[in-house]
Amino acid sequence: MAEEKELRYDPAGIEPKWQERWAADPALYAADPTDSGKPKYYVLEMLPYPSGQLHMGHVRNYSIGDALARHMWMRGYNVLHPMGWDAFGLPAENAALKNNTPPREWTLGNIAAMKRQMQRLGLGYDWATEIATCLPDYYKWNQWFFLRMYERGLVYRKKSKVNWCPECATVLANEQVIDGRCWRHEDTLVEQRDLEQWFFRITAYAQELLDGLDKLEGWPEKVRTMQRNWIGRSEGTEVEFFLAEELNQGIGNREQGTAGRPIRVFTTRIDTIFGATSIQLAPEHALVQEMAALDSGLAKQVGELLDEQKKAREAGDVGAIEKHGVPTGHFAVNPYSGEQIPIWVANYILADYGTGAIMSVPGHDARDFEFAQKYAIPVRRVIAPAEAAAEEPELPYLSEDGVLIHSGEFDGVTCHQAQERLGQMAMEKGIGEPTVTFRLKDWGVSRQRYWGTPIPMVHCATDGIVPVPDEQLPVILPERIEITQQGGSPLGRVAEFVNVTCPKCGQPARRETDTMDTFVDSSWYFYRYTDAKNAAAAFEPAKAQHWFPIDQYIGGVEHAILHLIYSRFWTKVMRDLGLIKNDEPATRLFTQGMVIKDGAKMSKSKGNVVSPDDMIARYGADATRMYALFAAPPDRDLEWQEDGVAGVSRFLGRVYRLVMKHAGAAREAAGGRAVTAPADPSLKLLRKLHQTIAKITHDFEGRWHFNTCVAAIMELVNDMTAADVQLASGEVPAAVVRELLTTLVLLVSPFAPYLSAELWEELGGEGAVLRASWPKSDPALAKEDELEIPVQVNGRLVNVVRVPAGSANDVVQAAALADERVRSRIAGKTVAKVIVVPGKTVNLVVK
RNA sequence: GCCCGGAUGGCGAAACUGGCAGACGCAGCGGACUUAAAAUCCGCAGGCCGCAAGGCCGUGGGGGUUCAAGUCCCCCUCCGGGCACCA
Repeated sequence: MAEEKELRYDPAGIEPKWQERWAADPALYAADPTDSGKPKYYVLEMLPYPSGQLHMGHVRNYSIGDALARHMWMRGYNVLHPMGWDAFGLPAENAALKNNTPPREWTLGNIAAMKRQMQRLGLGYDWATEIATCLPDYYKWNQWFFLRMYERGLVYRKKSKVNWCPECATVLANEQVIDGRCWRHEDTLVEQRDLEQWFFRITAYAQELLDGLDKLEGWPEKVRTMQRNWIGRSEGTEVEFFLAEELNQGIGNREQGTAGRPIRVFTTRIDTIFGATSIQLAPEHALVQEMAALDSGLAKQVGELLDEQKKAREAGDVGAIEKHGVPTGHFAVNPYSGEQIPIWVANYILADYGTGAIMSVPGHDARDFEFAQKYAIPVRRVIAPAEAAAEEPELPYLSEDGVLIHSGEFDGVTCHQAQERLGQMAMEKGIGEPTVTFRLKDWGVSRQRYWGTPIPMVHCATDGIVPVPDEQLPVILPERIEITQQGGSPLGRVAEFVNVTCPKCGQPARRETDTMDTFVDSSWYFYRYTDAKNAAAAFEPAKAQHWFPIDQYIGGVEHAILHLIYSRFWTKVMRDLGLIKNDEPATRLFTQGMVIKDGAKMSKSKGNVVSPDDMIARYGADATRMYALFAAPPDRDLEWQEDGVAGVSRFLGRVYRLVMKHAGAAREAAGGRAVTAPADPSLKLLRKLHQTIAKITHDFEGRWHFNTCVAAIMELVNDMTAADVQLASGEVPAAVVRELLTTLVLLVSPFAPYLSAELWEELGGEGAVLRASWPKSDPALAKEDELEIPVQVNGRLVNVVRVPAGSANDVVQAAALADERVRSRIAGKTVAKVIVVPGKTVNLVVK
């Protein structure tokens, strides 16, 4: 007899073999047609930027998504699980400068490399729907959408102060500026420049973007809160003060002769208007500019205030700016009281929020209070607590649950009533109205860079701005181009690109040379997956309608604002264009935690990067993926420990050997299982098996604690290994062995697809394991017939008693009282009370 | 300053609605197999005291509710993230 061959788990042998087979069978991971009759499930991981190398964050992200996709396939869903490339962006231009490689070549090379890595990981993507945003068949539709939005007034051009990153040599959106620094260059301060730029009117959807958050119950509360803060809705009143004519030295009555000119302020506390003791204007306010033009001393001081604001913004510390202001020498009239108050210019007033002007109420606003203290501006109390207190509350008194005092005819009115009445009055007098202000600004999308979607517009001397007609799309990004970092958009130096004829008049004209922010690309890419090869449209509405909304979207929380707010906006625009019916792109969003090493986020500068290729080479893709799911719950940060990967690899080896050893018996098993005696080891194993099925199934339905799923499978395997002799001897019938092994393989398959494919075949399973049905837990089998009940005395554990499952309380109580150790513990004392929690515990309260 | 998370063995973590704290794994220790090692298998393992039986302590700190608290309530500390003169 031949010696038993030693079984070694060899992922390097197993994995490439299956990788080849899967590559040869593109239908395996492809979605069925929309009329397949199966329920649809769209699971999506955020598409990567093709840097050239997957990092562990990607591995984690995709391992989560792939496990879910595989599970849903096995549950019988028609699963769409696509992947693509967010392929425009500055790194390609930097690489071009550095290596003298054209951005396109560099990008496509990176895509090929990363795709190989993904395939090596065994990720089940439908590569037939792959997209790369840098290719004309994709970005053509960016241009098409741009034109549709232009027609609807959702795209406009304006000159304004914009964020400029000197390192990127381009403009940034507000969302791309973090603490005054560039989102890609943490060390680079963003400058403010005046530039003519294209904007998307995202503010037109501000209210809807806000309201929609309430309905996104499948999104993390954290993300919803961040978006709410970003949108920053604020209800208040705009109201006009007036320049006091007799004191305004010519400014006030220049236009209107008698009445002073209005100064419009925005306030959320119109009820405190009788407490306003100054007006504060932003240094950039038009009236300030006008005043400064007449007063060189003031002009100089205003210039200083502007500098301070700029410095604070650049330091990323606008909130900590030391308040500083200058009186203008002019006065304003309070429209309600007729009182004259001084007009100041202050560095803490923002020009681009509200009206750039406030009424300063130091008695009831912390900032105004601080300012008034510094400059000895009067502080007046105009709100009192509703309930008269022994002492007056300290100022500034910020509560809105009070009543007005020293406010003329409004004395005694509550704050909330006063807000309504004063707002109403402003409207009647034509000096203002209740308004809503948002923090959200329009999305500046112009980039003075090369590697992006050309903006489909032409500048004509005669006709002004003229959209490129649809039939001329795509406006192709020229390929041969010299990349430099200065001197405006590189496209401006490509004559054959720039010089066009005006689509309207046919005269020579100049093509727009800015490109679109790459966040445009990722705002709608997931719709393209539903119809990726469509040459006539971005997608066929019927297809998008079938798949949308995305059932589960998975990605990093760093996109909570940028990508996730832009794509919500885009979805609403597409809905209003009649292309889709859904209001939101994704029903459920999951944000996974970061992968860290030695307590810090992996980064080249910290030298703590772990390469996925390295892990795969050493332990295999299955072990790498499974470790990424096992080491921590998916929503928490994960500390990468290589020893842990080795442990998972060892575990997979145990699974391999266990199944291989008993596969022969399992294959030959005929008929169903018959389990009788309670002492039967089969029964114990089947119980554990069905408990494990129930646990894992439940987790896939929403809890997603894949770390404990893997632990549960480990427990099951431990039990099966411990019963190795019974499995081998026939004491456990072959039919049971077969059920145990095949089910084990099915349970493992979402986490370790290569190994399970191999073992599934070994067990003689039909077709791909992915096409097998997810196992069902049999509650009768899973049920314990005996329970261990801890017995406490005065809340302290004394012993554990075994009782049949479902025992009546008095039976459990009797068992507890009969226990030797319990009896010795309560000897000589009186049992005052017995608490029996069915199936859980017994607590004896003794005195 | 405001809003979210989080803090449990040497380490990653578990404990779904209050009911045996530390499952599962890593590292460690002991054993089997081996000439030896690797691999594998079996066992031990929160801390302190004890030969043991057993006892005491223990989920960042302090108070509270409860028969019973990692879990609920109040106060505080530290760590991570987000927002921040937004009037």
